[in-house]
Amino acid sequence: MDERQLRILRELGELGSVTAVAEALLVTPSAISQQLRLLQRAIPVPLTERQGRRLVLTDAGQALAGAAIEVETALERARHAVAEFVDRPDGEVSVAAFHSAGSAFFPLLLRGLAAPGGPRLALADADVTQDDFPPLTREYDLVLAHRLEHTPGWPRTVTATTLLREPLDVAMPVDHPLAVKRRLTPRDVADQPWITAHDGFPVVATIDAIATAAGRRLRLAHRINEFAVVAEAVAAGGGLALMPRWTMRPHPALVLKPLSGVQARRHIDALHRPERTARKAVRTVLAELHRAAGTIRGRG
Amino acid sequence: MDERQLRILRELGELGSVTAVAEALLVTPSAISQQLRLLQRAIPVPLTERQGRRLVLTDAGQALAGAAIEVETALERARHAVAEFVDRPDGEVSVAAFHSAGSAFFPLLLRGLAAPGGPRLALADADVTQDDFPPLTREYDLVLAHRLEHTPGWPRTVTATTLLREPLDVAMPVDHPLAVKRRLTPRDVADQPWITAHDGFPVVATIDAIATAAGRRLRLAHRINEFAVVAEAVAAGGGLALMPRWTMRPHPALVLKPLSGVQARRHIDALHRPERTARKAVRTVLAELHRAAGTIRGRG
DNA sequence: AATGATCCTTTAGTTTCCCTACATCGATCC
DNA sequence: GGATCGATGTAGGGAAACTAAAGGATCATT
Repeated sequence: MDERQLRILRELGELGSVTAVAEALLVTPSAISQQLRLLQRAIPVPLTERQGRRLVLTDAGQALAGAAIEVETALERARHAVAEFVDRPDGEVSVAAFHSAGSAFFPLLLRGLAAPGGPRLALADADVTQDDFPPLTREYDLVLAHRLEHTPGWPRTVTATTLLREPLDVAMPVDHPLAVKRRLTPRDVADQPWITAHDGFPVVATIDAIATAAGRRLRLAHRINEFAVVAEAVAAGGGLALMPRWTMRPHPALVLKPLSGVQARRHIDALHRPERTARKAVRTVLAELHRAAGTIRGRG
Repeated sequence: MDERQLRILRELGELGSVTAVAEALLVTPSAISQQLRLLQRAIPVPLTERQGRRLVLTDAGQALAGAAIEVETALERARHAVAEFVDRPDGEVSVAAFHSAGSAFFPLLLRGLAAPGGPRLALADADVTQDDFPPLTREYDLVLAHRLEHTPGWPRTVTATTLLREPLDVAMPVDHPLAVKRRLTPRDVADQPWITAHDGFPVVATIDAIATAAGRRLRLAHRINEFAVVAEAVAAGGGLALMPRWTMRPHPALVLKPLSGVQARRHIDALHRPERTARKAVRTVLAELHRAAGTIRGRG
């Protein structure tokens, strides 16, 4: 007893003849007849009987045909199950972000998508080296990653859209001698001790660029990833540091000065596997991320 | 997307690896892999993904696997649908009977099966020639038919069980000259005018037997099928008639006298197609018919 | 009563589909 | 870094379902 045989039985009940079923299912009457015989072989009581030259269902056949409707209904529901899953506007969407993006984007996402009926957010922080951002798309629907402008970009396996192109400024205590200048050159800052991230993290490459532009090696005094910690270290006189202009909450004891002559700008990208945007809920969150990026850029 | 593929997807969700599914379904992992690929071909979003060297369901795959459970449930219900139909004790059972059997058996059936939860009766009268009883089993679950003892019996296509072997007596007015005798011989009645059924109806053959035993032709004055009408005709002096001893309500103006020397006995049989007794409700009614036959015999 | 049309079934042959066997590739373990 | 485990691809064989053609039964028509 399989789905096709039940389908045939049901159609026979509704259409009333083998020939009509055959036409409806686009096969020969012979095929219908054979399938009915196979179905009957599995059932100890007659499902069909001759009525003149037509074949009709017995009471037992009608009982089984009724059950066949449930089977077809369930199959139809299964066929639409994926589409429903895909089209749900209120599905759960997981978003991972490195720390500073999280602190800037997460509040805007939470407020922008607080309305009921919208996507339910599952937020997570994930501060990893640049190479480890793409694999995160296995676990999260959307991954906020950063990379420096003019770097190779992301592997083909993930789709990336740029949310923000954010300048990196030089952070220093408000009473630092360089704080009086409006802009800084690589030469201005080459003598200073630096606080930078661990190797493999995106911002490090800019430090190298400054060294190249100034023609000398920089002194890397401290290696701190977390910008909030970096800010405290800078405020305490531990050295200069590159800090994002928009995504960090301004520290009262620090000033940010733009840097000339070096590409000091990072991209904040949303990474995801291509198929993830098949879900409406994911697309909604992605759109909200772009809106949030506009807000962040505008208030900078 | 068919039942087997959905089954495989569901098992993959529960067992967590292609190999485990293959072992559970008693096929090779290659077969599972191929079926999953076929299923995936019909769905625009990934249903599975690699996790290390295992294969697991994506969220979309889990959504579809959930729908697969409904499909399997419906199929299982379908597999039991016929059995449930067959085992229902309260199904409708149709019973057809010739007139005198109906008047004797129907009241006993209705009283014996009045309890709720038992079979629902659909009774019908059907007075047909002997040859037309078997075809009635197409339309009715049980058919009460009659035939004379020592006649060929019913065709192989129907199952027959004898309910009653009922003597046929000679009916006459209470003031008839023959009414003084305890028993009658063929010779006693051969001179009398007779009231008999139309040709083709069972009782007619006994009339022939009487004629043969007496060595002369009988005078068939009237041809009346319905025993109630026959009784009135006999009471009015229209002639003698053969009448069943038990299944007719006694007429106040008639007496019944047994006949010697001739097999004057009819069988009241329950006919049905063999498969009909697969239904519990039909078996219940058949048993009740036998019980009713005992009652009728006992009060005779 | 005969003829033709309709409907179902049977048989034989072909096509399609699914599975096994075997090889390969990638991931994990020691 | 070899060994093992798990999944997948390919080729081939066998089962299952279909088509085509013929035959039998029923019904309508003349």
